[in-house]
Amino acid sequence: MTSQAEENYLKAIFKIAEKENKAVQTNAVAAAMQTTAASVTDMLKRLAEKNLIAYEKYRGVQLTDAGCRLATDLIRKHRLWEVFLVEKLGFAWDEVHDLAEQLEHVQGDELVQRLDTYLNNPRFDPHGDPIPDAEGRWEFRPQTLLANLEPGEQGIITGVQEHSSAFLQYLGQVGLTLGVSLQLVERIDYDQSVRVRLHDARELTLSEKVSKNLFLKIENT
Amino acid sequence: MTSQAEENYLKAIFKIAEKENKAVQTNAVAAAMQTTAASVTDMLKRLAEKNLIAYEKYRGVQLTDAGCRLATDLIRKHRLWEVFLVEKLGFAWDEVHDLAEQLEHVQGDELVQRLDTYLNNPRFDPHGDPIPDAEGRWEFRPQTLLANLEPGEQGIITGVQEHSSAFLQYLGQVGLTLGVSLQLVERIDYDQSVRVRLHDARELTLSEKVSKNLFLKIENT
DNA sequence: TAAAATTTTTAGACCAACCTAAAAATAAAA
DNA sequence: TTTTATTTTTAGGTTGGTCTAAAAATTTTA
Ligand SMILES: [Mn+2]
Ligand SMILES: [Mn+2]
Ligand SMILES: [Mn+2]
Ligand SMILES: [Mn+2]
Repeated sequence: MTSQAEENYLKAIFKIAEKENKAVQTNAVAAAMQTTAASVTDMLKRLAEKNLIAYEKYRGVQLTDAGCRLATDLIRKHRLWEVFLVEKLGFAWDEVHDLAEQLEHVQGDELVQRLDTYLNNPRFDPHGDPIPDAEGRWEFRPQTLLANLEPGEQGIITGVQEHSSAFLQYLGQVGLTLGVSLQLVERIDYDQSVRVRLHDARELTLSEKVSKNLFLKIENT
Repeated sequence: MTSQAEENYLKAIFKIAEKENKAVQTNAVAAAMQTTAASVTDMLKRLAEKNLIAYEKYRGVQLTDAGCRLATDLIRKHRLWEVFLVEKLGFAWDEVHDLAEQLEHVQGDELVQRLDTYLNNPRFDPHGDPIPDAEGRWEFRPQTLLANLEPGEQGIITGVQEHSSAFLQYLGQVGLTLGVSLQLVERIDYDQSVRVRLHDARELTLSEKVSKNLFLKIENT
C-alpha cells in the first residue's frame, strides 16, 4: 500500500533525521529528493494521512514507528541488494547504488529473507554501512574520520561518508578499500592534507576532502 | 523512457500476438491486463505515439520492431530472474512469477548481462519457457501436449501451458517436474483422462485438463 | 440488407505525483 | 519592535494511468 514515491520520501526523511537531531524541514526533504518544496508539502500530507509521519504545518516532520519501520526495511533491502550486486555479480562498489535504488522497491518478505540467507546474513554493505536485521535493528560500530586521527594512530577503513561515484572510484584506484589498514604519518598545517602509510609501507598523500570522508576503526598498536 | 505500465502492455500484446496470428484486439488486451477496454484504448494511443505499436482505430494493434524488441527484453529479464529465484534462492517454481513480474522492470543492461552470465546463460526458465538471448532471439524447441500423445509413445516433460500456481503445485506434488520422462499407457475414451507410467514404473492417472497443459518432447523408444 | 449484438472509442472524472507563482507564516535583522 | 528575509503552504495546472457511462463503428444474425 505504499508507492515507490512514498517509500523514497520516507527513506529521505529517515536519513535526514539520522544526522540532524530535530524535526525534518520541508526544504531539507526537497533538496534530498531534488524536487520543489511544494511537491514535498503535497506528499507530507499524504504520508501524514497514512500515519507514516507526524506532521504539523510549518513545524517539520518526524517519522512514526510505522514510517520508521518502513524506511528501515527499505534501507535493509537496498543494502542487501548492493551486497548481492558486488559479491555475486561482480559490480564495483561505485556502480551499485542506482540499481539498488530500483531493487529496494521490489516487494516480498520471503525474497528479502532468502536473499539475506543467500548472502550469509551480511551486517555491512559494500560501502561499510550497517544492514538492519529482519527486526529493523542494527548494531552501532564506532568509527572515526581519518581527519580526526592523530599522527601515529592507525586504523582500518570501515566506511565512507560521501557515496559519490567519483569518490568511490578514486578510492578504489589508490587502493583504499574496506578493510585496508593505514597509519597517519603527518598532517600538513597549510591545507590540512594528510600523509598516510599503508600496510605495504607505501605512502599516500590525501586531501582534507578525502580525509573528511573516510571512516576508520582505530587500532591499538 | 518506458513506464512499467507501458512495458506491461507491450508484453501482454506480444504474448497475445504469439498465439493468435492476427492483429491484437482491444478486448484481448483488456482481459490480459485485467482492466477495461477504455483504459486499453487510452494506452494504445500513447504507445502508438511512441511508435511502439502500429495502431489503427477499430482494427487492432501490432507491435513495431521497437515495441517487439522491448517486449522481448522484458521477457528475457522476467525469465532470467525466475531462474535466479529458483536456482539461487531456492524458491519453488510456483512461487516466482509475481516476484519476476516486479524484477523484470529493473533497468540496467549491464545488470541483465551479468545476471545471465552468473546463471550460466540458461536457455529455458523454470517453467520450460525459452529465454531470449541479448539480441532478442531464441531457438524453437518442438514439443507436444501430453493430450496429443498416442498410447505407447514416450516423452520428457519440457514445459507447461498453464502457469497457475495451483497447477504447478499439483505437478510438483505428483512428481511431474521438468525433465521427468513418462510414457502414455492409455487414454480413457469416456473423459479423455490418461494413464501414464513414470520412469520408476509408478503409474498415474491424469485428467484431460492436466494432459492439455503439459508439454513433452517425444522420445524415440 | 436491415436489425441486433458485439466491439471499440469517446466523453468526462478521479487520483497520485509533479510543477510554477503567489500568499501566508515563521525566523532573522535592523 | 518593526522591517526584511526565509521557509512553507496554498492555489491552480499538467501528465500518466485508471474508471464508468454513453456514443460510434463493426460484425453477426435474421
Ligand atoms: Mn546505496
Ligand atoms: Mn551502500
Ligand atoms: Mn513468469
Ligand atoms: Mn516462467
